[in-house]
Parts: sequence; structure tokens; C-alpha cells
Amino acid sequence: MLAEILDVDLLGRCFHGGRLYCAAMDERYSPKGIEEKWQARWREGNVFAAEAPGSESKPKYYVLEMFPYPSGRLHMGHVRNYAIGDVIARARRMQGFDVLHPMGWDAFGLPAENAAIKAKAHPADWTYSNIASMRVTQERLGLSYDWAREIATCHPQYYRWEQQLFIQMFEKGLAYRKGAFVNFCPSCQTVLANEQVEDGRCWRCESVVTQKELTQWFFKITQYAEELLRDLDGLEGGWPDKVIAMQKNWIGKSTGAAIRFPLRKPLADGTAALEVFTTRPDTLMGATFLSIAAEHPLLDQLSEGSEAAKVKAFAEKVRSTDKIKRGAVDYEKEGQFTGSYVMHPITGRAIPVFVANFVLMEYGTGAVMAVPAHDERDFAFAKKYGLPIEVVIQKPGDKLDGATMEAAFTEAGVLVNSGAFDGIPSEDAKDKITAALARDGKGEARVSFRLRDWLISRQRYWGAPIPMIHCEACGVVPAPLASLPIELPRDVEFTGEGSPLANHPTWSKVACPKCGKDARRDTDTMDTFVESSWYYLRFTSARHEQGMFDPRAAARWMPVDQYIGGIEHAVLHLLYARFFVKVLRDLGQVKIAEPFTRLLSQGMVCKETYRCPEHDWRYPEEAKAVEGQAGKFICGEEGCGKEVVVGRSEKMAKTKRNVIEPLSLIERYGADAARMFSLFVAPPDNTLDYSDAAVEGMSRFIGRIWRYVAINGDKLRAAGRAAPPTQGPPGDPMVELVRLTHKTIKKVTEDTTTRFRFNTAISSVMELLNALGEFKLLAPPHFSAAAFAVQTIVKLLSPYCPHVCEELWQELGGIGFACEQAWPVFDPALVEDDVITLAVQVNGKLRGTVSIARTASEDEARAAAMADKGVAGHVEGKTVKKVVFVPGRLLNIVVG
RNA sequence: GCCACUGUGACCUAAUCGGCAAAGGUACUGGUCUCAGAAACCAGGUUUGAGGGUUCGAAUCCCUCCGGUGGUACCA
Repeated sequence: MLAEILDVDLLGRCFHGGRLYCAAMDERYSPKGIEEKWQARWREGNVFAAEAPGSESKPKYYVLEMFPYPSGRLHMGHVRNYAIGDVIARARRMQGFDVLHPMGWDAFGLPAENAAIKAKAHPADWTYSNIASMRVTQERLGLSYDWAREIATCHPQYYRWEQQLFIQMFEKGLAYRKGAFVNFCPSCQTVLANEQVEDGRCWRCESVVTQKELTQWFFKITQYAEELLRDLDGLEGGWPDKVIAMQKNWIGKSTGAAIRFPLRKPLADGTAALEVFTTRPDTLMGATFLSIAAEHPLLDQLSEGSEAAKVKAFAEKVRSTDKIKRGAVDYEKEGQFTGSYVMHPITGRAIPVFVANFVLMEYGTGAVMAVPAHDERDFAFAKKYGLPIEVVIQKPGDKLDGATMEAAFTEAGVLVNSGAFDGIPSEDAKDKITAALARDGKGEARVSFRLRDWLISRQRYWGAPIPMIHCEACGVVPAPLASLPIELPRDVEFTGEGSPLANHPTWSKVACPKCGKDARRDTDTMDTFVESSWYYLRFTSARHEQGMFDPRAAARWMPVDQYIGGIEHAVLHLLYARFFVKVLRDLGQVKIAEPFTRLLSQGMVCKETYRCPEHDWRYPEEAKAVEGQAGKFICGEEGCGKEVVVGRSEKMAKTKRNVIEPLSLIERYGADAARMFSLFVAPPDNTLDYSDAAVEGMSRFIGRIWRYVAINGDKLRAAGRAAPPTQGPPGDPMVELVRLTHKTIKKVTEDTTTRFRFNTAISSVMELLNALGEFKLLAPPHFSAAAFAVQTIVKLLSPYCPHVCEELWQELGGIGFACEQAWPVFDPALVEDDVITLAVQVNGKLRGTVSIARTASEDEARAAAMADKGVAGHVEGKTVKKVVFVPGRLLNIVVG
């Protein structure tokens, strides 16, 4: 527009043809330009560095979002995660904390290797290029990371320390090799830890997991089972109850007894007894047979005479059944008599030993005493094979009979048919029977955990090599520390067949560190969950060259004050990380026992799906809204035009094409609106349903603040930092606005830094803005009240939509960065109203309200209430039985 | 099956210690402005899944049922 056709008014606004056209500051908010500008200035000012000069005296605050796998693209789940973390980090900085807010890359993993097989790109190149593109999106979101601490776990300067720790753990017996049946994913061509099998399928690719007997490396996490369980209590309040419950469940502690049943005939290897684990030692006298797992190591020796062949066939069949079928609800309980007998430890009676398909070798001792009368599985088994059912716990007020009962009685009762133990309540009998067995050396109290040792060997290339050397003469020998890092070879062929490291012609060849003879490197790499078990420690001193981390830096920064991530890591990552901290503590490297003081697990990001009857799933941009008909879409495919089926909101996933690209969202609405959207629409732990309308709503809200400043900028600037009026006649709009501003500060402060209810924080700012919109700017005192409110809004929102707040701060004449301003502090005297509205109830029903001093007494309140016609009408002619007065809130008159 | 969480206007959500239910947003309807539209601004609507209990008073606490979400599932 040409300058000569513009009229400029006194406020610097431009008019054309009598219509407001543009202002010194454009009235229409447009994020383009603003966001890049401030991102560059923050970078130049290095404003997000932790441990900046002068920060030593500040209290520390460590905020961490779970670092991502560099898949190549950021998705909306990441945006939500980072938006939450960034609000917390920025608010804490403004509150005067020295904030550590780092970002890095969980860079090892199978997708890189799959890409290598498919696209012939080297995993390292693929990974580093993905990191570069994902970081661009993160930067465009305006996240306040200290990029100087960025780490990628695939870097040798990262994993060398992991290798060193592995050797230390090996020396302490915490890393060991054992042969066992392990979970094997045929698609990933590698073994998996127990936690990484979900419903019998691989956590990553969902292939059905099979069992293989292999010798593999394990971390002895079970040594810490008790402590991992106990310390969960200390996390209560800081961690979601759900996550604590899931971990407790996973560790699965049960107390009971180990009981040895002597074999009638000792086995060939000299074994004289079979040991079982039970949580119900009180039912011992009702044990009528023993069941052992098909994988039980003594099974072959127990197979006797004519049964041997049948046992072998049965065990074979059970072992070859996959985990899903074995875990299925309707999996028929089957068994086979082994031909062997044991003797009851107390009565000496001969009891048959069965091999049963429902007994798990992984739990307890792989053998159970069967008490059909008091265990559902044993009951079903006994019925099927005609085995005796003997009642030893009597149901109170009933008379159970083994011959006629139709279901096992599994609750507490009183012992019967138990000789010396008759008449004892079953709960007491547990200890008594265990003690009796212990006296005779036939058993003892035992605690059993569901948790198993962590299998960390992976037969893959793109991971940290296990720093061990196999020598024919010396056995398994750690690589010398000076040889670390044991780097991955670059020249590797990716065929998809077997382990690339094992296939490499020379890499594994090495001299034994002990005897110097030819030896072989371990060609397995570590589970990628190992890297993520300690990355938060590395961030405290990311470039430290003398060890995993600088112990002084770890002492300053650890534990992480606030950790934020997806619920999918409730067991896996969080359990491993807790384990690592305990190991490092026992190695003397950290003083803490738990890594994460507070945990926020955010909900999923969901969106409705579109499906065309002809073209299947449609991306949002492939479905056209039908004008005038809300919620109706047609397929955008050339020449199709069929109505698409709008499906329910589900987790965003490529397969269903219900994904929104963060970059396109930023392009359309700006990073500030994208951030505000993910924080406002739902509280952080709820699922977040994506909707264009909601994003537009946030964009409009930002626009409203912008417009207010654009239109009133001069008045607001003129007011400067003049103290706003806090005294005035009752109901004075100026004082009311100032009071509301203080209330907003209180609300936003609590919601942002302690309650983590970002949605309500934003809505309270909306209220303040709405009030501001109604407030008339008549004279300078009004200007200063409004300026105070607007400056406060800009500061309070600075962690939420940081770019636009910087621009507005500058526009308001503020000095320095908005994100470096001191967080506003409320005046307690101004957040409480002097005159309040008191609710008046009669018999619990609201009959009126009265305006009264907040400090009014009950008598004053009663007098005021009776002056109200509505109230008086309901009380008149009746006797007042009781009056309930809650000062400042309500008065309830109970009449008869 | 077991464990945990959850159910509030058309939709998302708020009500922090048992004390006026709906703050905030979206959608919708009407209006202002406009030649018209967009944008912006202004105005408008229900009784907390069902039933029972405790209480002066319940969205909130207790019991039963129904629905949803997540975890776990022969763990002896």
C-alpha cells in the first residue's frame, strides 16, 4: 500500500478510506518472521545455558523430557512432550532457578539397521541425518534447550563409558552369562528381554516370539528387586500412582515357602528331593501330587519306565507351543505322569509327580505342590486325571467335602485333616507349618519375585559392542580399559541374515589380554535400553572425558527434578534407569538412590480416522470437508468423491494415516499456537484429541492479546512501570482489574509449577484478558492498571507461547528478554476480596446470596441473610433448628 | 479373571479441604460492522452414567450396578 493514501491518527494507526488498515504494529497477529527472529536472538544471547556465569548461587532445577529415537520425523506426541517440559523449564528459569534442560538422541536401534538393509544407507549416516532434520523441527518449536549438552548415544564418546560400566558390572558379578531359554524374535533376528515381550509378541515389530536355548549376557537386576520395590514408596506423590502400581506388579513380590519333597528313589545325579515354591504352605497337608514344568532340568531323570516315552513326547509338545497359546485363557490344562514319586515331607505318603503344561520354569522353582481342594488349576487338573482332592482348609460355617465340591476353595479358613495343625486359622498356619518344616530342614520361608534378570545381548550391529573377549584358554575376559571404546566397524554388509558383527571377516579377531593368544571379541551388542538407563547422568557433564559423568556435576544436578515422558515406558525404561542408579551408587559414583523425583506421564495424542470405501485410510489432507455439513468428508482422490467413514479418535499412527505433521502445523499456525494447543486442550495426563478448530481457537486467543497491545500500545507504554492503583472505592474497576491480575498470578503459578494443569493456567489468563477487554482506558491511572495486567499476562504466558511474548514485551517497552524477566509475584492481600458473595441456603437449597465483608461474623451474616427477601420467605413461620456457617463461603439455615 | 484409573452442556474441559456446578475453549444460533463475505466484537442454552447410603449440605466420601481406558494374566 502506498504511503500517500494512508491517514495516520494520533495513535499511529493507519487508516485508508476511513477504515483501519494497518498500524505501526500490525493488528493481525502473524507468527511468520516473529518466531525465527526470537529463536535467533535467544541463540545469540545464549539464554538457555545451564551453569551460566553467576548461576552458582541459584538453586538448581533439572527438567528432562525422554529423549527421542531419531526416526527422522517428529510427531505430535513429541510436540506435546516437549511443550510440557519447556513450560516447566522456562517458568523455573524465570523463578530464579539455574535450569538444566537438555536434549539428545537415543540413537542406537534396529530401524537404522533395517534402513541399511532396505536403502543401502549406512546406519550411522541414516541416524545422523535424521537427527539433523528432527532438530530443525525442535528448534522451530522454540524449545529452550541447552544445545551445548546435546548427546547421541551412538557416538563412541558416549558408549565407551557404557562399555566401561559393563566391565565394572562384570567384575562385581552384576553382568553375567548364562544359558537359558530366551525370547527370540524371528523378525528382528535377535533375543529380547522379558519386559520387551508383550502378549507373547515383540514390543517393536509384534512378531510372535519363540523360545531358544542360548547363552546370553544378563544384568542381575533381581539382586535389586527388594530395593526397587521398597523405594517405590518414596516416589509416591511424585510419580503417578498408575506407574508405581505397574512397577510393583512387574516386580511381583510374593512371600511363601520353599518346601522339599524327598524322592522315593534318588536320581542318577544324586538329587534326593524336589523343591517347590508355594505361597500357601498352610495347605501343605492337602498336597496330593506334584506338577513340574516341561522345561524342568530333572524331567528326563524323573521319567520312569513305561512313562518315559510319553513324558518326552508331552514335554516336546509343550515346549514347541508358542507363548501366546500357552498364555491363552482357554489353554487346556494337561499333564503326564512321570512315573516317579516323592514323599510328603510330613506324612511320608507317596505322591505322584506329573509334568504339566501350565507350570512355568521361569517362576519359583519350576515345580509346584498341587493342592486340588484349594487351588483352581490343581482342582481342574485333579478332576481331569482322577487325582484325589483332600480338603484341609474348612470354609467358615460350611462343610466342604473333596468328593462333592465343584470348585476349589481358595480363601482363608481353619485347618482340618492336618494332624497337629488342626483348628489353626489358615493365615497363622502359614508361619507355623513353615517353621515346622524349617526345624526339620525340609523347607524354609522364601520370597519369590516375578522380576527376572535383564537379558541384554542383541545379535545386531547398531548397538554398543559388549566389551568382552572369548579366549579358549582363559575363558571370558574383559577388554582392557585402555582399549575402549570398542568401536563398531564401519565396513559392514547388511544382508538381513545373522549378526553383521559375527559375519565381519576380521573385526572379532583379537589377542587375548591375558595370554596373548588368538581370541575372539563378543559380537553381540547391548540392548538399546542400556543407553537410556544413564543418559540423564551424562547430560550433567556431556563432554566429560574422564568417565561416564563428572561426579561433581552429577552431585549438583541429580536427581532429575521433573521427568516427562510417555506411559509406554512405565515399566521398561523407568525400571532399568532406577536399577542403574542403584548400581552406580554401589559403585560409589552417585550418592542418590533414585534418578527421578517427579514423573509426569503424558497421555497419547489421538485423532479421528478417515477411511474411503475405495481408497482405504486417508490422510487428513486427503479428505475434503463437505460445506455446510459439519463432520462430513469426501475422499479427495481424483474422480472418487465418495463419502469417507469418520472413525473414532485413535492414537496417531502412520498405518491409519490419522497423523498431523508438526512442521505443517507450525507453518499454518505458528509454533506458539501449536504449543498452546497441546497444553490447553486437555490436562497433560489425558489423551489429547487433535482438532483444527482447537488449534484455531488458540491462534485466535494469541491474536486477541496481540490486538489489544497493537491498539492500546501507546497508552500502555505511557503508563510504563508506574505502580498500579490498589486502593479505591468499592467496586472500582481499576482496583478490581489489579486484584484479578494478582489472582491470575497465583493461579498460573500454582498450575504451572506445582499442579501441572497447564489447561487451567491458560484459561485463567483468558479470563484476565476478557476482563481487560471490558475495562475502559479513560485516564492515565487506568492505563497503568491495564499496563500492569498486560505486562503480567506477557510474563505469565512467556513459558507457553514464548515468541509472541517476546515481541509483545518489546512492544510494551520492556527491557531485555521476556523469558528472562522475574516471574510475577502476587500480593496475598490482593487475592482475597474484602467483600465477598455469601451463599445463603435454607435446608441445603440455595435461596439467595448476600454481599458481605469477608471477615463478617455468623451473626452479621445471619442478619444480612434475613434481610434477603428470598431467604426470609423460606424461613418465616418456621423454627430455626440449626445454622451452619462457613466463614467467607456460605450460611445454611436449617428449619423445621 | 485380577489390579488401577475414569464417567460433568453438542464436544474438550474446570470446580485445589464435603460448601453458590459449570470458569475457559470449540461448535451452534442470533446480532453489530460490511454492497457482500472474511475477520473482529456483543448476546444466548444443562443439572454431574444409574440406584442407594452418610451429611445441615455430595460432581467430590461409602456401597451396588452399568459403561470406558490402561496394566496384567495360568506367578503356584
